[in-house]
Amino acid sequence: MLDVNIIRTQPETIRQMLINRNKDTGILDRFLSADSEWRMLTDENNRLRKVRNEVSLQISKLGKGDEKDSKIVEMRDVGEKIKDNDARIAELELIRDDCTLNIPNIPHTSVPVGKDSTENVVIYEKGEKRKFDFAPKQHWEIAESLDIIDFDRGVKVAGSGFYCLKGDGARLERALINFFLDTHIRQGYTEVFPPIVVNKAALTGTGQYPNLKDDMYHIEKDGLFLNPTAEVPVTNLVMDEIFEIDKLPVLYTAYLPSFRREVGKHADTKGIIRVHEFNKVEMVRFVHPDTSYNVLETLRGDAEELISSLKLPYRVLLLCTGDMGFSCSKCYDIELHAPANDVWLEASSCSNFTDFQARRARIKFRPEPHMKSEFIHTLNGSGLALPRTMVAILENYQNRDGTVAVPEVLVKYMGKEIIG
RNA sequence: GCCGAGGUAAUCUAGUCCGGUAAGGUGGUGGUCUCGAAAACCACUGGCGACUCGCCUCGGGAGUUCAAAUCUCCUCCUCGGCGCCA
Repeated sequence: MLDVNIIRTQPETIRQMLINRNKDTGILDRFLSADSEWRMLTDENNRLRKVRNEVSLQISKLGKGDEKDSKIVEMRDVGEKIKDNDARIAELELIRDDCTLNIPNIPHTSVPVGKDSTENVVIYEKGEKRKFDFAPKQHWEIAESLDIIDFDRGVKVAGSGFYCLKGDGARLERALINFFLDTHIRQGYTEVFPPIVVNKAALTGTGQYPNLKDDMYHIEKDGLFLNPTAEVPVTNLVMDEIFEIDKLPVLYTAYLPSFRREVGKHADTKGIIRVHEFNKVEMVRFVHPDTSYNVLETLRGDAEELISSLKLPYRVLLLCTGDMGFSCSKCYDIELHAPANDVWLEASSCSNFTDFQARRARIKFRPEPHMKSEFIHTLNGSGLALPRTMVAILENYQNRDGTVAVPEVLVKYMGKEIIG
């Protein structure tokens, strides 16, 4: 959520921002028109209430008589007018709230303007793409022949888009989660394990609600949603809280399953690249506003360290305005190379949300003791999404004989060097 | 699921029966005093706005009323007891 004062005083900045993000600008005009009428009626009601407060006090001090009766009659009309205005104000507030909740964050000046993912900028590539002296297999072929992923039985218990890890597959998943968490703890994060279901307030706080509501599993009876990304429960742990300056920065990491309905998406991706349920380790940072763009680089480095340790080839993209998430002001995607099809797979997204989420979730800090509190800056990044890391490992570490080498850093977690 | 107790400002609490400007304690800041500190005393210490002024604020919403923290109805949350239960 943006500061409404910015929308009021710099509407053209917001209009250009919406155009850069490839979004309809109608929302801005609806806001401006509802807001100016709201301000006018609110002011009128303030003046009417002042009259009513004063006269009501007089009434309370008057004895029975005509003067009292006539003032009561007079105030009855004032009360009616206030009530009518309030009804209209409530309507306008719905419009205003709908607009402010749906206007995205303002991209940082360093973010390239572009219409969609084709205009993202590759910052750099690291690591050598694997070269094969045999025909590399697809990850699902490897997984099935090694019997480490059971696609059919996953479908049996939950339906299309779900799968079951088995044997060394399940163990590799657990090894990766532990390796990721251990690395982040060393990097200074505190591990948390929050609830896997989240409520509407939490989803609103980080910006998934309302604009992504159809992408989430909804437990209607209890008003809860299955976690779409650990960003939601972890960031909202501190909803409505004020940090003292000496407690900053706060760094959390969490392993948590994530759920996506993926409606309208083609189920043409074989294997585990796009699934309804996947594990992910997430990093979340709460920082002083002056530092957030520098911290974004650090956060991205924290994710890259995992990939470098696994010795996987990857590249870093700076997302353009048209492809960036709703709440971000700046976002890097990190993509792993999957050699079987020579494609890049997004395994991490690292974003600065500035005060956009903090304003929605009311997360503040006090710059100096006893001073007025200000909104904090929030950042998060995946470190990393499990299925795509698994794909990259299976495809990059495969051998001619169908076995898969275990990346060196995972050997102590796996207790073996070869899956075969 | 049933029963009970609660939700008031940064925090703790009073006020609710019986409607009339949200009282007080703690913590905090500033001041007086002091060589300095403590204590004591004084002032300030929720949000918003078009900012000498005003409006809003007692979990949320609706209603009654000239007027609602207070009365009525609905609802959310927390804690406890019972029940069920991995």
